Amino acid sequence: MGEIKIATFNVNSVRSRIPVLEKWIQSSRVNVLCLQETKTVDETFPAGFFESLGYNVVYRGEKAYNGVAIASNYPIEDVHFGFEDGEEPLAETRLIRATIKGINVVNTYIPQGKSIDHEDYQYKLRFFKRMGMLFDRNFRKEDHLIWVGDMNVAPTDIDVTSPERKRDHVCFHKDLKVLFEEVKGWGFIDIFRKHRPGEGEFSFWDYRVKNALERNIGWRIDHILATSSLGSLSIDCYVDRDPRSWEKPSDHTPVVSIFKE
DNA sequence: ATGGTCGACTCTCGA
Repeated sequence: MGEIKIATFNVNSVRSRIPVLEKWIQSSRVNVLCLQETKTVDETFPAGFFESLGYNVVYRGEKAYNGVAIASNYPIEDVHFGFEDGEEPLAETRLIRATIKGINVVNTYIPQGKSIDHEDYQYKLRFFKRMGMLFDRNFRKEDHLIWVGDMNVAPTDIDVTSPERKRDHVCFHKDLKVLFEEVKGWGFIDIFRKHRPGEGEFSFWDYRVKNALERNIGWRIDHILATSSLGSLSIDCYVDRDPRSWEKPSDHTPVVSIFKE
């Protein structure tokens, strides 16, 4: 029985993460790897590195900030960048989608928002609303569709450490969480929670928090969501903490999902 | 547990 492994990983600079990526891609044998915060323009994106490991790769980035990519050892078809909705900014370095083995893969790096009174937070809320419209325009609820990425939202109290202290945080504010649930309500299942309902499961540990990983002070803000037809084929979904114990880790770690083919 | 680090690129910003 064939399986397909799809992962999301905020690498915090793809070029500085090449040693971690090499080790992780070879040990995980991931089939579809969605990256965020590649932090490089396309001219200096290390496409040859992925190709040398037998992966195709599509990407769109900018200098120092943002940037998304999809790598796969299967053909990558029908690639789109940004919202294509005529609204500025088009967010081409935060949103990339493609079709791989008949699965529609949407990879997003959603704005963090800075603070709830900052204009970037309004952009973040607008980003989620535009995601809902993108799904309406391009997909049907019956499609095999997977939406992954760093979404900069921790959906519930068990997705953060000390939720009471985070009520006004841009990744945990009520308005944002309600909106996220609304967009998910288009037809998505949280694949991670389907398989791991318990607390203490995080994908991001702040570099600034001393021994955050050891003390498990983190956030679950990297998500794997799928439509029910694809979601019913999921076998497992988990956070792989290994890359956080390696040299030069990202502040995020891969979230991995496995589906029956 | 966003004072306390890391990455890219300047000498500061974003997360």
